[in-house]
Amino acid sequence: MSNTERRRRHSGRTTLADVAREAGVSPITASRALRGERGVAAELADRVRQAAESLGYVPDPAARALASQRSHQVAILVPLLSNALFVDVLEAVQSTLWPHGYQTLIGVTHYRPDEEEQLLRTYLAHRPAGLLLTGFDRTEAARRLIGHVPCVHLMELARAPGVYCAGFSQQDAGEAITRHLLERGRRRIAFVAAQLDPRTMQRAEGYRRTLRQAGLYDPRLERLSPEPSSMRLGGELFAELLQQHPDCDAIFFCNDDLAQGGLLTALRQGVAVPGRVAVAGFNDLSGSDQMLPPLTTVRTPRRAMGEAAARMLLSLMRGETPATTALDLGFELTVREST
Amino acid sequence: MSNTERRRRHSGRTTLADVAREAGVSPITASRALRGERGVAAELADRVRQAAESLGYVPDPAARALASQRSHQVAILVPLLSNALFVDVLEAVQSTLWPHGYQTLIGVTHYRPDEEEQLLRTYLAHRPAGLLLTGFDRTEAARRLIGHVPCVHLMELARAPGVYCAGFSQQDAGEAITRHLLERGRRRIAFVAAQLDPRTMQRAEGYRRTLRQAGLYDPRLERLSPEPSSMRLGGELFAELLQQHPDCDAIFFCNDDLAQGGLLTALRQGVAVPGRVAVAGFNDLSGSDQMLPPLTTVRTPRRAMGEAAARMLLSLMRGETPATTALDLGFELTVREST
DNA sequence: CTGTTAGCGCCTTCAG
DNA sequence: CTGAAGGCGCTAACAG
Repeated sequence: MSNTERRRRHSGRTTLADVAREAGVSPITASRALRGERGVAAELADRVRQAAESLGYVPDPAARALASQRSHQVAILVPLLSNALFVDVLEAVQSTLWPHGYQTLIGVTHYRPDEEEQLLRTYLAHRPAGLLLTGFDRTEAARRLIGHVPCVHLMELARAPGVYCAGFSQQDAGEAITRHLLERGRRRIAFVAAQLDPRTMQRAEGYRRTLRQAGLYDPRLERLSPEPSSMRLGGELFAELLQQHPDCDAIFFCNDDLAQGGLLTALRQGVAVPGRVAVAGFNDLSGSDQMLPPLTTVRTPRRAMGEAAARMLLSLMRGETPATTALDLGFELTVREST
Repeated sequence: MSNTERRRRHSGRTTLADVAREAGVSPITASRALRGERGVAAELADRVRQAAESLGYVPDPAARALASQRSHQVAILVPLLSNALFVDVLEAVQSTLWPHGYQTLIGVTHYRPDEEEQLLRTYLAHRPAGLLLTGFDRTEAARRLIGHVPCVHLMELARAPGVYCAGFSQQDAGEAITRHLLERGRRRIAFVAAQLDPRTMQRAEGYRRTLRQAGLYDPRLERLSPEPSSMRLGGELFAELLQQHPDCDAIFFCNDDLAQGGLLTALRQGVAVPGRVAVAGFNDLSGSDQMLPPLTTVRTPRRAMGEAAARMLLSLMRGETPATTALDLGFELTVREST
């Protein structure tokens, strides 16, 4: 038994070398052909592709990542999967990236910068081709970790140069809905929020700014709970608020699930909506159009953000410089009967 | 410039060799120490761990996967992320696997066997250490692809030997809720379903079996829609059913979102629940306890399934043989006021 | 445009 | 219990 024989560890998998042999070219030519690198004679490329096909060749991502120092994985970090918002963004991202041969590594941060940093550390070890992150608030360490990996931020708009993002102005959206309530003649407008993540607080800023301008801002009409958002919580805060402030005539909930809970509690307690109190939500989640009454809300461009961010990332990963660094996808006030 | 100099492609990353040098041992000893392989002197192992720590060493998963033919990734395929059910399962899986150093590759099949097969093909190229799949219905090709990769199936119970699964009997659950409606004195019990995936159809079987036994089965009281499940659809099917079968006195919806839509339509149309018609759902999703009236449903062991499946997979990946191949996590009838 | 050579970082195999 | 040698499969660098 020769020494080389003894040491073979071949895994049985079809390798590029097999394809190259079959096609009668060198491995590197096969590699170039299969990656679509230009500079391979069309005829050879065809032969290689056919050989690969007939042998059922599947490139080894690990070998590829090791040799080239880059993988075809894109890491995407979202706060939660229990908010339909992020699920829609994810779906759009995946269906945009998949046809280009990129897989996604989904990480859930639970709105915690330390978890995000940990995930980033782990995922960056895989040398992802790109990163998709939610928002801008993160640890300094996380920011350093990102380094020069192509990266697009979701859900917000930033002004910083060289920072790519696809989102919309949370503050403007908060302002739009507050303004709508004012236009409906409401004067004692409350704001109810949970989770209190940065985007929620930006909506709060839009709310405050608008009411201050109108001379109607009253901090006692804010209910900010750090708990996770839920229908139950929305119902509780609704009841509490109306009890403590019977003159409250409108409530802007920072998310539709809270608002839905509020509407159901209104039904349960016989509070007329919008007669006694108008109710507005945010995100236009599933079911909001089914409520009694149907919920006025802000339709956020979830799929558009996911797709735009993915496209931006694709061009960054190709080494191009996208025309815009901050893509504003806008939002749409969706007025229904609850206001 | 020497030949070796010229050819260096070093990535700048801290490697095992750096750690070994720092600790004054050979790379392989460092490797063994860091992987916790037994047979390394405690003192050396300590020195290695310290060196790794101080250098901020992070193992390269690609190199590791290439050399060892296995990664630390677990691929998990679920039908959808827009059903909270799967999100909860996922969360439980991730938090169980993470402490053991496994990352998850999440794939979404959209209930399509062909998409599942494609995802499997792609993810298996990454040599995942294990697989978590939803249910048992898949293409023959997919089954072959799985080969001998450690694999646990979620959501159902199988009888086949060597097939590992963590779930509960969908059919029994369908039976339990139907029986409950019978016990409440209902006789014209309808079944409303969407999506029509295998698990839904198993619940349908439980419903049919129970009603046949009671001599009350009437196929005209079944509404099976292939559309995706949603509150809107639930509302539509509710209205349609009551119009065509005014004598219908109970409805079993195959998922809570449909049932919630049904309840809201009942409110809108002034149909008394449970007076005129009792309504039951499935899965105990968020908000079902907030409905008017609160929804009777089946609480399914989502987190328990995720955790149990992950634990089972961990032992399979360690090369052990789990005591049970089919883990029945049960379910719980949650009776509220809608019945 | 194609091929040769060698190395990415780690781990398996064999030897001591 | 530790180490030396070399390969996993692919692609970068360089040469023709």
